[in-house]
Amino acid sequence: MIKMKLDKSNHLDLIFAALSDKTRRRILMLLLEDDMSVTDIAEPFDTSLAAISKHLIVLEKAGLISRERKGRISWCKILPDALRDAVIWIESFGQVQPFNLDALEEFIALNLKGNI
Amino acid sequence: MIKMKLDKSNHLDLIFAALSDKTRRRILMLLLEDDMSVTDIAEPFDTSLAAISKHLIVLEKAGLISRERKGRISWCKILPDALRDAVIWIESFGQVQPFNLDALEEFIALNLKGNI
DNA sequence: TTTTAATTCAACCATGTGGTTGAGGAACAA
DNA sequence: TTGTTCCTCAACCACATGGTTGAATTAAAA
Repeated sequence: MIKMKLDKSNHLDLIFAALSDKTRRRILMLLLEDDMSVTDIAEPFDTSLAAISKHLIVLEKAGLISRERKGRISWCKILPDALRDAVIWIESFGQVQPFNLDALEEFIALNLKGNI
Repeated sequence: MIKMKLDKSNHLDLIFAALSDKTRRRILMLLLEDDMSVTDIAEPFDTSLAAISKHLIVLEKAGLISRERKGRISWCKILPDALRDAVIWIESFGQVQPFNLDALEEFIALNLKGNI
């Protein structure tokens, strides 16, 4: 179990820092589909397993995923309220756009091509 | 003028990295009130002017603020769509659950054909 | 038991980051 | 002209980050 979130501000640091890396964003997208083992997560990436393992630790410390060890396998899953604090901060910023179909469509197109 | 945003993914890197620092988040909040000079922005902080100046450069490169030099004074302001890409990413993340990704794609496909 | 597989740890490297101080360059004030 | 103010740049420092490889740990398989 990870010790965290003494301080909200520091938690925001961790969330945004975790999201600032393309590999970690891709990992989160993968985990949207299903819970996965570390090896499976690493499969589509061109980096070492150790590097992916470190990314997962960053994501866990930011409270975005949890890891549960079952036997040899460490199952990773997205936490339900992962982005909650980030969303609250961004909303408090007051610039949140209403639901934007064009942007979303573009996003999904890129995402499906693996560009995000 | 800053050269940027060749690549959306890299832009997200810059935005989230910019937001991952508490000082920079505070600066953004300050700028929500009004456009400000660098010296005025630095006033409430306990760090050097040079450090604040560097933070502003980070925010500018991330496309979150603009700086316009008028005489000696560099006026900083928040860009209107500053957090747009971040919001899109986060919103999509929240909505594109496994079950609803297909539906969303279908919706967009229909929309592209003018059926909605 | 021996081997193989899944994951992490340790040590290392190159680079980035946030901070400092001090030296300027421009623009305004006296 | 001579200061003075606003800001940036350059050099430096300590530390974090993302990557590597190789060893160690743990659990399953043979």
